[in-house]
Amino acid sequence: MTADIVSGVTQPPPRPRKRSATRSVTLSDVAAASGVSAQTVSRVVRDPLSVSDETRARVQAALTATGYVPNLAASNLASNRSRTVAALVPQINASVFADTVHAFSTALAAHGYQIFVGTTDYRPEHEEEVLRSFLGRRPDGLLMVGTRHTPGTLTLLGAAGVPVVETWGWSEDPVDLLVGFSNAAAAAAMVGHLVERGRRRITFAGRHTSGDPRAAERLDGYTRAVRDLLGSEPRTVDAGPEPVTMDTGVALLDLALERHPDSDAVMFSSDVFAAGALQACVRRGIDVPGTLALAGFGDFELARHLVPALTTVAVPSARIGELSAELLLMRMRGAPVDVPHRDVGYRVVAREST
Amino acid sequence: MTADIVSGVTQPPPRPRKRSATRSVTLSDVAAASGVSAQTVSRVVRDPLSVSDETRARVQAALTATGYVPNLAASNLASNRSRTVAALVPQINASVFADTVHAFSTALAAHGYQIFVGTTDYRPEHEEEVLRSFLGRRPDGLLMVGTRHTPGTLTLLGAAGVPVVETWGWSEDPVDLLVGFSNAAAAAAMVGHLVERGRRRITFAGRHTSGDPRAAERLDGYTRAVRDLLGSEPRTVDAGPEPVTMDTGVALLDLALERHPDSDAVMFSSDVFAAGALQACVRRGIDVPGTLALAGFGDFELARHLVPALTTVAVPSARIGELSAELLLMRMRGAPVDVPHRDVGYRVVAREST
DNA sequence: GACCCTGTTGTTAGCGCTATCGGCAGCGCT
DNA sequence: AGCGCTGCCGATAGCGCTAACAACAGGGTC
Repeated sequence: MTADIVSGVTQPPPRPRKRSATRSVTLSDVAAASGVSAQTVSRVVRDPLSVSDETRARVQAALTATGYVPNLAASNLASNRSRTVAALVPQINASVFADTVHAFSTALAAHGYQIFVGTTDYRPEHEEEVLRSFLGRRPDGLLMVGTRHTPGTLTLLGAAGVPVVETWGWSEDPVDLLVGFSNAAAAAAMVGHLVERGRRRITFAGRHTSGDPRAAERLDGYTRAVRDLLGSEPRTVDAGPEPVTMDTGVALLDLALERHPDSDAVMFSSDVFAAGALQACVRRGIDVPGTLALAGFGDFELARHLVPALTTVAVPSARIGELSAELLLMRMRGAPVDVPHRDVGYRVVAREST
Repeated sequence: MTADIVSGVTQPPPRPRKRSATRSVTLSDVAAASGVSAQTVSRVVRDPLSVSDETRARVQAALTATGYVPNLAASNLASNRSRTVAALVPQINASVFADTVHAFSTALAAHGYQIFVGTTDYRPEHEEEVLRSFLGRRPDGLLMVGTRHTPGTLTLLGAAGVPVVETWGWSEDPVDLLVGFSNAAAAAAMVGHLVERGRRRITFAGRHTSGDPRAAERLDGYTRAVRDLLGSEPRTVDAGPEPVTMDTGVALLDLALERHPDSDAVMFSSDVFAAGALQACVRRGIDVPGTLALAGFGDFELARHLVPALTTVAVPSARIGELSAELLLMRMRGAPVDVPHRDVGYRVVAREST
C-alpha cells in the first residue's frame, strides 16, 4: 500500500499475509506477560533451575495465568527430538501385548516420553505402512513385536536410524535391541511336559499360517520336540485367518477331534483358544484331563481361574515392556548398552488341565 | 539475502550457524533431485492430482529413490493441523475400551488420522495431566471415556477449542459430542431382570468408590431400581482401589457372601469380576444359579463361553468407537452435526447364570 | 487485440519453538 | 587493574513444511 522512503531507497510494501493463526497461547505471549524474552520462558518450561528464582516465579505465574500449553510440534522441529516412542503391536485388544505396552508406556512416561501405539492386525505388509506413517513423527525410539520383518521394513528402519527393540521372539540377527524369548523352545518345553504326563498323541492347534510368526515358531518347536521325544509325525490343525477368539478356539477343538480323533492332548498357540476349547469340553462332558489334556500359551489371568485350571506357558509380558523401556532409554541417551539382547525366558505352568 | 551494500549501509556479515541437522531426506532434497520446487513436491505428496502427469511421475520417482518420509512435526506447524486424534481411556488392557479404541482407530485411520492413546488408570486427576500432555500435540479431535471431568479438565478443553466426543456414559450437559448410554439405566434393567427371575436379595459388587464413575453410575441405577422394584435397601460391596481382575472378583464374592450371606443374586460392575466369581462358585460347588445367581456387565466374549454361561449387559463397544469417529470426522471437517448426542443403548443378555 | 479464464509452477513468509552464541554483571584471584 | 570464570538473560537464525499469493502459459470469448 504505502511505499515508505527508508534510507533513500524505496522499500517494497510489506503485504500483510494472513494465516489461520493458532488461537492458542504461545511462548511469546507468556514472555510479554512476564516481561522476559521467549527464550527465558522456554528455559523455565524445560529446565526451571537454569533461571533465577525471581524470574522463574514471575514466569511461572504468567504460565498458569495464561494457561500456556507448549506446542510440541514446534518443539520437535526446533530440537530435532520428539520425546515420542512408537510401539508396533499386532493387536491392542490382545491382552498379552496390552500388558507389554502398558508396562512399556508407564516406564517411559516417567521419563517424559509419549507413546504411539500402532496395530498391524497380524498383517506383515500392514506393518510397513504403519511404520512409515509413524516415522513421520520422528520417534526417538521404536518397539516392535516380532523379529521377522519384510525387506521394506528393514530398509525403513535402516534409513530412519532410530533405536529399535524387537520383542516377543528371538533372533540370531536382531536389528538392534532385543527383549524376548524363544517361542520354539517354549513350545518344545510344553511338549516335554505333556510327554512327562504320559501323553503320546499330541496335537498342535493354532493360527500359524496367517501372519502370526510367533505361532509359527511355536509350531516349529512343537514339531521338533514331537519328532525328538516321541519319534512321531506332527499332528496339527490351523485356524487360518480367523481372529484370536474363544470361538476360534472351539472351532480348533472340533477340527482337532475330527482330524486327529485319537489325540490325547491338544496344545494351543494361545490361552484364548485353549480357554474356549476347555469350556466347550466342560459343556460337552469331555473329561479334561482324563480323556483329553489341554494346554494354552500366555498364562492369562483367566487360565488359573478356569475349572479345571489351564496348564500353560507363562511369559513375562509386563517384564518385556519394562526391560524394553530400560534398554531403549539407555540407547536414546546415547549410553552404551552392555547386553543389548535379553532372554526373559518362559515357564511351563502345570495345572489341572493336563 | 546475501550481505551486500544496500542503500549505503553496511550489513553485518551473517555468521554461519551450525545445527545438528537431521540426517533425513527433506522436501528440498527431493525437489533438487527432480528439478522442481519444494512446493511442487509437497503437492505431489498431499494432492497428486493437482500436478501435471509428467511432473508427478518425475517427482514420484525421486520420492521413492530418495526414500523420503515426511516430517509431520513440520507439517503440523505449518498447516496448523495435526491429522492426529487423541483417545483418553481408563485402561488399554481393559478389553471393552480396547474394542472401542480399535474401532475408533480403524475408522479414523481410513481418513489419514493417527491416534494417540493415553490411559488414566482410573485416576481422574491423572486425566488432567495426560490431557495436558496430549494437547501439546494439538490434536484435531479428542475421544474421552466418561462424562464426568474435573474443573481443570474442562478448562483445558475449553481453552483448546478441540472437538471432543465423550463416550461410555450419558450426560445432560455434554462438553461437545456424546456417544454413549446410561449406565444407571443399564444397571436398573439388570435388576429388573433378576427380579423377574424371582430374586429378591440382590447384592451389587463393584469398584465404585475409587475413580470409576461408570461403576458408580451403575450403582446408582441399581440402588434406585432396588428401592423402586423391591422396596428394600441396597446391599453393596466395594473393591476399593483393587484392579479390575478376576482375583478381585473372587474377593468381591467372598465379601458379598460374608456381608450379605442371605443374597440370592450378585450383580457385578464388570464381566471380569463376575467371571472370577463364577469360576470360584463352580470350584466350591456353589450352585449357580440355584443357590446364587450371578450377573456381569459388558458382555465380553468370555461370558457366553463360561459354564454356566454368564448373564450380562451387552454394550456396543465397537459401535461406540465407530460412531464417535463418524461424528468427530464431521465436526473436524466443519460440517454441521445433526444429532450430536447419540444413545447407543444396552441390552440385558439373559444366560444360564441367572 | 483486450479480456478473462484455468491449470500449473514458483516465491515468499511464516508456523512456534530451541540451538547457539553474545553480552553483561558479579565474583575471586593474581 | 587485569584476567578468567560463572550465572543469567537476550538476540538471531533456523528446524521442514505449507498458506497465500504471484507468475505465466495456453486457450477461449467477444
